[in-house]
Amino acid sequence: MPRAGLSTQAVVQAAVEVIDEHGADALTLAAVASRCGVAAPSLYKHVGSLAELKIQVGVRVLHELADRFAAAAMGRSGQDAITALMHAYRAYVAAHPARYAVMPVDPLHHPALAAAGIRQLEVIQAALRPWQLDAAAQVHTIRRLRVIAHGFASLESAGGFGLPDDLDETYQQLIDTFFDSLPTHS
Amino acid sequence: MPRAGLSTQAVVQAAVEVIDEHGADALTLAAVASRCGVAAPSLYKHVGSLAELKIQVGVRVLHELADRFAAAAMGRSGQDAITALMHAYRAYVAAHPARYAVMPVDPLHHPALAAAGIRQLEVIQAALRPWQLDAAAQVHTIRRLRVIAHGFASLESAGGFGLPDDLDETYQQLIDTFFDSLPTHS
DNA sequence: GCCGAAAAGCTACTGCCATTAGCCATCGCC
DNA sequence: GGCGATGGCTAATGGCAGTAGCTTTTCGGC
Repeated sequence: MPRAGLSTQAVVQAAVEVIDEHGADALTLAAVASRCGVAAPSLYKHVGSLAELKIQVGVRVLHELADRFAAAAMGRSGQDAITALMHAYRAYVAAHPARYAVMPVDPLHHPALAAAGIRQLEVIQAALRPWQLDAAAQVHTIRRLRVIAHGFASLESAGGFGLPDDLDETYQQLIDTFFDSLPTHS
Repeated sequence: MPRAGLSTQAVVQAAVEVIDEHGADALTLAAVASRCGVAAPSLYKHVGSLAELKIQVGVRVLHELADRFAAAAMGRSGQDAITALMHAYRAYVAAHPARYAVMPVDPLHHPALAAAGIRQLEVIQAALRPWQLDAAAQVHTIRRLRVIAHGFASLESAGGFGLPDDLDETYQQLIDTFFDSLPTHS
């Protein structure tokens, strides 16, 4: 009886692969166990429950997106940086549509997810710095960005747009009107 | 053994009530059967499967929202009509957050859902008529509206906004910037 | 190198769920 | 009043999450 040498992170990785290959609904302990070459109850040595595994997957996905954000913003500023963030968001969701379905939309309400959520927020706040918005305006501005990015990405990844034509153009229009809503910056 | 007198629509109604009371994840045939005062297998006389029931619930919810749309647009035109539609959308989702989680985002891709989806679309097209957009511009404009409404509503209903303050203001800003993106109409 | 404890597997089991099969009571119509 | 269609039932299957308790491996301390 050789040991499989699992770890919590290995189980999370297998879970992400299951999601990528068979969709978010196919994330079951049985499927993850099978992919790990292990019996289902053995997974409980590494994760507390299916619900906890889903949270861990959420953490992983949030961090991946935060990484893309950080990479996209690096070396850019102002309008250029925001545009890069928006495209990074859409590109991540397009590359991993099933992962987006398990990305929690309210990370700040869960302690295990908050850190990953805050990482994303900080990158956006930094990119908005040139506009010198006051606190209230900054809240509304980040919300508007989020609505646009999440709204578009969730519809696109779920096949919500009837025709797939010219989606780049639609997204660009949304980004353009977002900039129109901002005061001109220094 | 008196008869319960069920029907497909009664089962769908019970399913909606289960969703309203216990969330979208609690929609199970066992729960619906219990609410109908019937054993679970009896439901199969009225619905083909749980998956089919979910689609029927989707149809019901799409039609409810289309009704709200039609009511909101009635007697209004132009900017006034669009504003009313956007508020109707948000109000419906706020009143029935759990139903929104089961509302299909790609109704046009499923024959049973398409009719309900098209009803919504037609109301929006009518409201946009004063701007006399050409076909391509109309597609992008409706997509932008949908992104804003769905993005905001899905985040709000899922508790995605960290602080609940001033959400009216954020939504109004989104609507305002949408109008800024339109040409001035007759 | 050895030993003991912790860690990582396993099988067996429970309970919930969807779904199927097949039985029986009820209803509506003639 | 009888008969077929309809709507309900119980029993059973198979998949799933999760628990209990056992066995084997691993590894640090000696």
